[in-house]
Amino acid sequence: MPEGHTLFRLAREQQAAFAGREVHVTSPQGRFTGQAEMLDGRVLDDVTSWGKHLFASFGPDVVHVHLGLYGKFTSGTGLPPEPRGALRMRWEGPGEDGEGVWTDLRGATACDLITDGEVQLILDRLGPDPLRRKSDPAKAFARISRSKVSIGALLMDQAVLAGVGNVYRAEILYRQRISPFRPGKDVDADAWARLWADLVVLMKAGVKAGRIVTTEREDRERRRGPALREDAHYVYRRQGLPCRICGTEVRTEVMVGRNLFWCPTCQAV
DNA sequence: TAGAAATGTTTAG
DNA sequence: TAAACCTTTCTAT
Repeated sequence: MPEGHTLFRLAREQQAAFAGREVHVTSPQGRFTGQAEMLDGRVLDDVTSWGKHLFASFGPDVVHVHLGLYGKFTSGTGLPPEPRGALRMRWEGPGEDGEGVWTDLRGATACDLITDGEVQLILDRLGPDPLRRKSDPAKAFARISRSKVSIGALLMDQAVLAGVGNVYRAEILYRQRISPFRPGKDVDADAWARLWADLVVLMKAGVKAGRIVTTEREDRERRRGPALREDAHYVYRRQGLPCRICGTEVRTEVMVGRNLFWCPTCQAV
C-alpha cells in the first residue's frame, strides 16, 4: 500500500531493526546481486524516506528503493523463510537481542545503489512531504496557485507535493469539499492551508495505523466501531455507492491515467 | 485457471 | 496519451 505514509513507516521500522549493525544482504532473484555482494556484511547507518522514496545508507553507498504500484517489503524475526519467487533483496541482521531480524523486498520499480549526490538529485525534484517537518507548504502553493492544471492532477505530481497518491488525493479533496476539476489557480491560500494541515493529520494517522483511514472517528463510530475496513474511506473506490454525507452517488473517471473518485454534490466546485 | 485491477513512475510517440 | 514494467490479490468463468 505504498503512499508516503507507508515509506515513512518502513524507514522508521528498518532503522530500528537494522541500523548500527552489520547486515547480510542478498538478492536471490539476481537483479540486485552485484550490488548486494558489495554491501554484504557492512554496517547500515540509517534509513530515511521522502515522499514515496526510501534511502538506506551504508557509508557513502545508498540503496534507493521505490515500491511503485506493486512493490512490497515483508519482514519478521528469527530465521527468514526459504527464498521463494522473485525476491529482489533480502536483509538479515542480529536484531536488538540477537534473535535475528529479516526483511524481503519484491516487485519494486526501483532498487538501486546510488551515491549521496544522486540522492540529492532525487530530493531536488520532489516537492514538500507533509510528513517531514522540514517541508514548506508554500513551495507547493507557489506552483499550484499559478497553474491552470486541475488540483486533482497537481496533487499527484510528486514535483509539486511528495507522498500523496491516488487514495489520499481522492480523500483529501472530499474532506476539503474541493472539486478535483478546480484549476490550481482557483485554490486560494486559506483553502491550501487547510488542505495541507489536513494532509499532515491524515498521513500521520496513516503512519500510526499502517493503513489509510480518512473518515472522521464520529462518522465511523456512528456506524459500527472504529476499525471497520469498509468505513475507512469517503469516496475512494466507492463509485456508484451513496456519499456518506449527502447520499449522492459517488462518481469515478480517469484523470491523468488514474481512477479518480468524487462526490459531485459535496465537491461541486 | 484465467484475467483484471491495484495505493506508481518512466519512456516513447 | 499510451505502453511498459514489476507482483500480488481478487473476481469471473
